[in-house]
Amino acid sequence: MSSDRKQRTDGVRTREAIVREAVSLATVDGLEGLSIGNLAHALDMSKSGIYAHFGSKQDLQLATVDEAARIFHSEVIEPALAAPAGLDQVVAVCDAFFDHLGRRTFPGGCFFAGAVLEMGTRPGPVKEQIAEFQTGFTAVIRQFVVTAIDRHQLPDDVDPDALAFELNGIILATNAHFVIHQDPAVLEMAKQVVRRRVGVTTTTSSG
Amino acid sequence: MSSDRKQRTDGVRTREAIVREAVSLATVDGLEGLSIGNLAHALDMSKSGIYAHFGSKQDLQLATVDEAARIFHSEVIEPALAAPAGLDQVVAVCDAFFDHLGRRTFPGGCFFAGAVLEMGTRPGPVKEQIAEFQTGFTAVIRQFVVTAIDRHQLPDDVDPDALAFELNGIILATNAHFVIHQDPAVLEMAKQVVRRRVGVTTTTSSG
DNA sequence: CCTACCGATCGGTAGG
DNA sequence: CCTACCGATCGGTAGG
Repeated sequence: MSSDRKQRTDGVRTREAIVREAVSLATVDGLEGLSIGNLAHALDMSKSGIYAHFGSKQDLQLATVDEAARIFHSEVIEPALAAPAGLDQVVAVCDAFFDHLGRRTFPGGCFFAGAVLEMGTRPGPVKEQIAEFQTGFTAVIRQFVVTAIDRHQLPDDVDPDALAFELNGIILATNAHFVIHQDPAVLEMAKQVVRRRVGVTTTTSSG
Repeated sequence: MSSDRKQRTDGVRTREAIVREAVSLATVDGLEGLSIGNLAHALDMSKSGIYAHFGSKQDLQLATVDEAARIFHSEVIEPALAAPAGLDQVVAVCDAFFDHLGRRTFPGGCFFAGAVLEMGTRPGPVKEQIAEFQTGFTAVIRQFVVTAIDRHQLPDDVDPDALAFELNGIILATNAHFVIHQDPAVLEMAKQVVRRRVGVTTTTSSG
């Protein structure tokens, strides 16, 4: 009974360890470049140890994207939701993303920025999952903008889709610059660019 | 004599054909995922036919990045330089990029947007070449902005680095959206976002 | 530019 | 979770 639970728990832990390592490796080698052999070696186990938890590479990829989404949610979305509703959340979601980069959660920067470009030309369930995440993240930013307009913290004539698009652009430009130049200064610069863009004059608070 | 020149010309042509196909394949499979065997098959030749022109995969990657830069220059930078100096060039370089996407030059969208994220964690000459391109492109946009400020087409207090950064962000967000959603409508939307951002009220002219 | 080959690694399976 | 194995493909070389 307790041994049965212990086994289940260990199995779950191993699965979690696999999927976490897979997310990290995928930001370096890509979701296609991620190999079962490499992953097994990094975890000090055999390839069939991986196949005991995932039936195929695509299954592993789907679980990897799922885990990456979970991490993104807890490191970027949740901190933003903790801020006061309205313009504060617009700024907070960008700041949280920049902090996510700055703490070097993954060696290759934002998991999804890379995954979108890598899987865009590869139709299938993995691409669909990534596209859904992308749509969802843009929708979150857009909703923050809409609330800020409702509360008259942004002008009435602001186009929420356009501003969400621009903020997503600042996020992507920051990620690209950070990944290729390994330059933490861009994170502070990006925070100020966001503030100027939405008309906030407060100085940077974190990072 | 003429046969000697013909041979040299054919060799050059084959090399150009290889490198062009390599750029296209690399926007789908990445610069690492690009394989000599795949490339040879796409060109109906043998692997050793590739090795007759490039000593190693890294040599091929360097030539591929070089060719991608050449194509980018002719499709994005040159059209912008043809526009009147100042704010027109700021808008023109963005428009030219969106047209570059719209005409589907490569299946995977912008070569460099993908290459930056893929090679960012892989130190070496290929990464350096990509980083230099990235720096150069940002510098071009920045110079267009500086000229626009000099000519009082943009306010004096505009930060050229910040605006160039934002415009690069709009470009990256457009590429990501276009690649994952295959949605040409985003190109028109992006053109209008750029115009609003720099205070131009003219309607879109191309695309 | 070709054929033929090298050792290494790929995703995946059999059998335990 | 393991060892041992499958056919296919990888980057690269020998010899022509």
